[in-house]
Amino acid sequence: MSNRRVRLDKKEYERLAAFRATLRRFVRRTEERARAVGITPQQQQALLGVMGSPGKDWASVAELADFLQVRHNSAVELVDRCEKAGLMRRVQDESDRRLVHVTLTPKGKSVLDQCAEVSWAELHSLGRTISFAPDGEE
Amino acid sequence: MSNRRVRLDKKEYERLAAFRATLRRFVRRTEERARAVGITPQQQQALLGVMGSPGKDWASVAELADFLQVRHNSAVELVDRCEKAGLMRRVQDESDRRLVHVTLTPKGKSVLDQCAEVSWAELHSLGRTISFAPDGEE
DNA sequence: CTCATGATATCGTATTACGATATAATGAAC
DNA sequence: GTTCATTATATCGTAATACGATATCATGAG
Repeated sequence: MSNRRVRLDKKEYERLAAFRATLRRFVRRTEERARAVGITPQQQQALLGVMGSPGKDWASVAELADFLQVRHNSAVELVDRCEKAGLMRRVQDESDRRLVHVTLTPKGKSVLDQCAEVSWAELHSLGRTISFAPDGEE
Repeated sequence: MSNRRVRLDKKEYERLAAFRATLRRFVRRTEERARAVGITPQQQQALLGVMGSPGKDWASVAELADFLQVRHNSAVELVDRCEKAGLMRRVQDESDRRLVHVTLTPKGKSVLDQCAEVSWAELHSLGRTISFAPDGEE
């Protein structure tokens, strides 16, 4: 479990590339599903960010930004577009009026459900297809 | 192993969101590393696509497009930018002059090495942190 | 009350992936 | 060996979007 940095050899690069390709193809499939139901991939992930907020049915703009790994203002703009598309609603927090509760509209929830409608087989195989174990790992 | 589609419940959404967040954070870390060595994330992945080409030290534009999951023309443009940055070179295939061998310059290889210089610990933990196993999976 | 901090919002800009289209080489068919 | 569909790469204008800089407004500490 040393922390020393290593230089990858050709074969390790090939494994790393294969790993990243698998990752990218998985993401691509979900993006295509999003477009198939009429929303952008970013909107789909924003919906997931709200629905996936632990123990709540809403998320703040800052939470969404963290989830999406984008700047606050980018999250604001994405929520704007989602609202305009009828997928989300903004509700002011009552105790802290700086805070915004971003929630899903029925349409937003419905669209997310359609996006997330994945076969059990695909969910099951995810853990196996998306993995990276260097040679010789115990 | 049925193929029927399912509707995710709240808790499953939370797990899916956590999974995607982990994925995104991992990608983000590598992107930051790319920027730290002076190239764009796309250029870094293009370099990896060439170096990771199985059994070869080059890749065609079409192979890169497939690896990156972008259109052919987008790959062309990315190779343009990589060439302009001195990271790659184009070499015509001798037997099929339509084909282009995209190869790394010494600088390109050096920069890729710097990007890929990851600790063994991080490589080891990848398989564990990036995984998604639904509840009750055997 | 003042002021630093935090949360969200606005706006102009730059990057980039894309569709449509073009150029050029290959190979098959006749 | 000429024609033509196919394949590989390239060009160009456009649209989407993430960003930095900046602004607005609420909160809480002192």
